[in-house]
This record gives sequence, structure tokens and C-alpha cells, in this order.
Amino acid sequence: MTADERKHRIEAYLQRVEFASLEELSQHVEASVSTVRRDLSVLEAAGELRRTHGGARIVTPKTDEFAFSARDTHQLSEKELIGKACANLIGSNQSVILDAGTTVYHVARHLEEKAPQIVTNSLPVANLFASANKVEVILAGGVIYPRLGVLVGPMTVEAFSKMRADVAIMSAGGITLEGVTNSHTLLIDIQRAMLKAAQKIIFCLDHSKFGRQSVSPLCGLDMVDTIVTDNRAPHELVAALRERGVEVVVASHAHSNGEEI
Amino acid sequence: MTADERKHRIEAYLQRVEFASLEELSQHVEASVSTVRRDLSVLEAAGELRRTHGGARIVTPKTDEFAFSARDTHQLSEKELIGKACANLIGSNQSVILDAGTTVYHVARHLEEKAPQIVTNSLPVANLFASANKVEVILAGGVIYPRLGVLVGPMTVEAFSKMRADVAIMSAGGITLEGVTNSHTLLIDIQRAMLKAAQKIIFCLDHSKFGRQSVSPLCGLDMVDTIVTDNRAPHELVAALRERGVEVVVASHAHSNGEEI
DNA sequence: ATAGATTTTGGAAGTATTTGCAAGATAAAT
DNA sequence: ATTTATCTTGCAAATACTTCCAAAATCTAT
Repeated sequence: MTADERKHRIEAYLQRVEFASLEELSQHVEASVSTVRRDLSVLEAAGELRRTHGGARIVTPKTDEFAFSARDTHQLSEKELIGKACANLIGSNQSVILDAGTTVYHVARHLEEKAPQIVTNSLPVANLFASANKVEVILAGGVIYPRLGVLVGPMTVEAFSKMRADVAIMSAGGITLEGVTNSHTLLIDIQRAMLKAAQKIIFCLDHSKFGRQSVSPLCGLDMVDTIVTDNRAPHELVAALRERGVEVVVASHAHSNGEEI
Repeated sequence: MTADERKHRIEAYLQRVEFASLEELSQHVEASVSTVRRDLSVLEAAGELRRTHGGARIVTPKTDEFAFSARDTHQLSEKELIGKACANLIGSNQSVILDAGTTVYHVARHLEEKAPQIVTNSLPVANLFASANKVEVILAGGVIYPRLGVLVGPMTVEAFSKMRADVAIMSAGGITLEGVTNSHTLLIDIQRAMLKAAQKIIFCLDHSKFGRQSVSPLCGLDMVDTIVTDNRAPHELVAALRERGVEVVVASHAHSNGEEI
């Protein structure tokens, strides 16, 4: 990789994730942190980004025109961790269905290297990859649901009904031992079609979703292969879920820092 | 392999991968790095690419109608005027198909007050209305074509084949008395489906498109109801088009009361 | 076709740039 | 205030670039 290409990759990566640590960038471009530091200095001088302690931040985030990526910095890091951990579950060259929803959005940010085929009905996710040409993104058609930037309606359901994918990465409003529920009735049909289309089902649910029930039941626990959550999820419920045969991955700082392939 | 052929292969390869190291290029064209270096110097002098430390990069991935660039101020005011004039042709509550392309994008910006039903395969247009809830936007499904932010492929064609709309607002690469042409073969099928789906066909073409011919023919003049252009369009061609029964709207500052951009 | 001239090619030597590491300095965290 | 993490600076090794030269290929004229 040339120095120039490396700088561009740093820029592109930051364009997607908005902020990244030195370590993260270093791994992403496969160069030492020293080199990344120097690159960042150059890019900062060019006005492309702004260096911060421990990393860098893009100066003009282009993905930010959505009510969607609202600044809840509180749970942001938890969703980040969940996103990273979930992305680690995905193998290379798999086809992945991505649900709409903020948590899944964070998964998408870490998926560039892994999955060349992504199917989604989320406009923010689509925008994320709109300029990345390593990933093939299929966007399901449908009517845009304004606030969320999600495509909904019969067109969307039909699109997913005709598809097959290796994995589906899903959001939901709540999970109990009785199953998974969601509040957006508009999305239920679409999510059901997603579940049918995928071989493996992963739900990304931060701790606040545990023990909660939304209005519309989505599916039972038997459909769920894996749940990725953060370390504030109630241990009893996690244990109970595991007893029911659901794999539960708890994302933590330690885990995400560890092994590389 | 001749020297000339080698240079062309280098160029074509860079067109595909954007960056390449010396070593990579050397292997690809089966020549020594020294030779590749010399070739790159020549090509750089010709403005085809830019050398970098360790390799080379294409200078620009071809500027065209569909390439969305954030800092594209080129002919901005003219496209703005065309956009406004074209939006004026649309009635309230009409269903409108919007093609991908920068000029049509500017039309979309002025369409919100009309509260139309919009169907498009353009990601930028979709983003424009993603948070506006006066407008119902239907996004056709398909594969995202990276650089352009357009949805393409059979899914997209099928989506438009099943639709009916009052108006289609279209882009194109060139127009002559022989008809309308476009350079992106990937889009031709989609555009044809759009034309079939709509009752009235409007083409938005700035003056640079007049008298130009791109590789792929799109449709004859008989299909075209209206063309919206700016006041630098060649008068003879405009007159000739009118004689053929095409309504030509020339956007000027007079018509659109001066707002800033 | 052949000998000589010209251009092109591949490589070598020397110079310049880049990279990764380490040590001291500075800023954040507890 | 102390500890930890991050940043800057300087340096040596690695890598890449330029210039030059000889061999190979191509062209030209007889």
C-alpha cells in the first residue's frame, strides 16, 4: 500500500465512523501508530480532519443529515462496543442482512472488511457504504419513513421475501424469555421477512432492551441464534437465555481489544 | 506488448483500482519497475494520473453528469435555475419519477412545497427528503453503484416497470435532433423503464449537453415532451427542437425571482 | 538482409524520503 | 499529586527515487 493510498483510507474510514482512535486506524491501514500520527498531521494541515487526543475526527461528517444519528453520546460507546463485537461474528464474503436501527448501524461501521454483500432497508447504512467500493450493497426498495430513514411498505417486504442471506443482524425494542418484541408495527412484517431470508439470526440489543416488552411480538427465542449485548445486561436474564440455547455475546472493552486474525 | 499498449494498460488498471504500487503495476504489465516509473512520468505529464511515493493514483475518476461531488460548484447557478424552472412545471400532488443525476437533484430541492409523490433511484435525492415529511418518497431497490450513489440492476428496472407516474424528470448525457443519449449503459435500461412508466417526460439538460452525443442512445425526440435548459443553449438547436414539437423551457434569472444560492 | 544508428529497457549506485522505534515531554485520568 | 496514556522529537533502518550506463530491441539506409 502506498502512503497516498493509506491517507485516503484513513480519510474514508473517518468519513464512515466520524471518530477513530490511533490504535484503530493503525490496525485498519496496517501501519504503525507513528505513521498514522504523521498522516493525521498532514491531513489536518490539509483541513480534512481534526486531531484529538488519542485519535482523530472528521471535520465535515457527511453521514450526519439524519435525526437518526442523534448525539446520545452516553450510550454511544456501548453501541460501539456491541457493533464491534457483532462485526467480529461475521466471516468474510458472507451475505448479511442489516436491519434498520441505531445499534445495527454501529455494526455496519465495522463491517467494511468482512462482508462484500450487504442487504438493507436502512438509508443511513446505505449512505455509509455509498462511497466504499469494497462492499456490494443492495438496498431494498420501499417508501421512506421520514424520521428514521427506513424503507418500509410492501415493496420492502417483497424484496426481502425474494432473498437469501447467510446472516441477519437485527434490532428490536425488547427481549424477554417470551421472545423478541418491537414497537414499530410498520417494521414487523419486514423484519419477519428478514428472519425468514437468513440462515443465522443475530440480535444486537443493548442492556436497556433486556426485560422490556414492546407492543408487537416479533419472534420467539427459538428463532434467535445469537444475541450481542453490553456488560450492563442483567446477568440472570443472560443466563436464562443461554439456558434456552441462545448464544449471548457480551461486548466489553477487554474483548474488543484482544485478538486479531 | 508495445510501449503504448503498456501505458494504456497502466491507465486502465489505475482506473479500476484507483491506487497501485510500483511493484503491483510492474507485475501487471510485466515490465520492470524502472520502465513503469518512466511510463508514469509520461502519463503524469499528460495529466492522466499523479505519481505518489511508491506508486500512482488516477487524477480523477472521470467527471460526468452523475458523479456527485460535494464541492461541485461547476455550473451550479445554471443547474439551480434549471431546477427551479423545472419544479414550476410540476403541479401539486402529482406523482413524479426522478432520475439520478446532478441536474435532477437540483430539481428535487425545489419540489418539497408541491407535496408530490416522488419515485427515484437516486440516493442523494432520497437523502434530501429523508427528513421532510410533506413528501412521500419511494425509493426503488437495487445495488448501490458506489461513486454515483445510484441504485442499479434488475431490481431497479423491475421496480420502475411496475409503476405509473404523472411525470418523469430525466437527465441525459447529450441531445441532438436524432434523440437523447447517455453514457452510462448501466442506467439505460432503468431510464427506459422510467420513460415507459410516466405520462409526461421532462428532460433537464444544461447547455453543455446540446449537440453532444454519448455512446448509448436512450430515446427519440418523439418521446420527449419538454426540455428545460439554461439560456446558453444554442438557439438554432432550441428552435429546431421546437419545430419538432418539443416544448423547450429556457430558465433565466428573470423567471425565477432572485434568491441566493 | 545486414550493419549501424536510435530508442527503449533493465539494472546499479548514490541520494532522498519514509517508516517504526525509543526517550523525553505533555496532557488526561484517578 | 501521582499514575497512565498520548504526543513530540530524534534517529537508524528500510524503502523509494533519480541519474547514469550497458544491453536489448527497433528503426534506417544501403
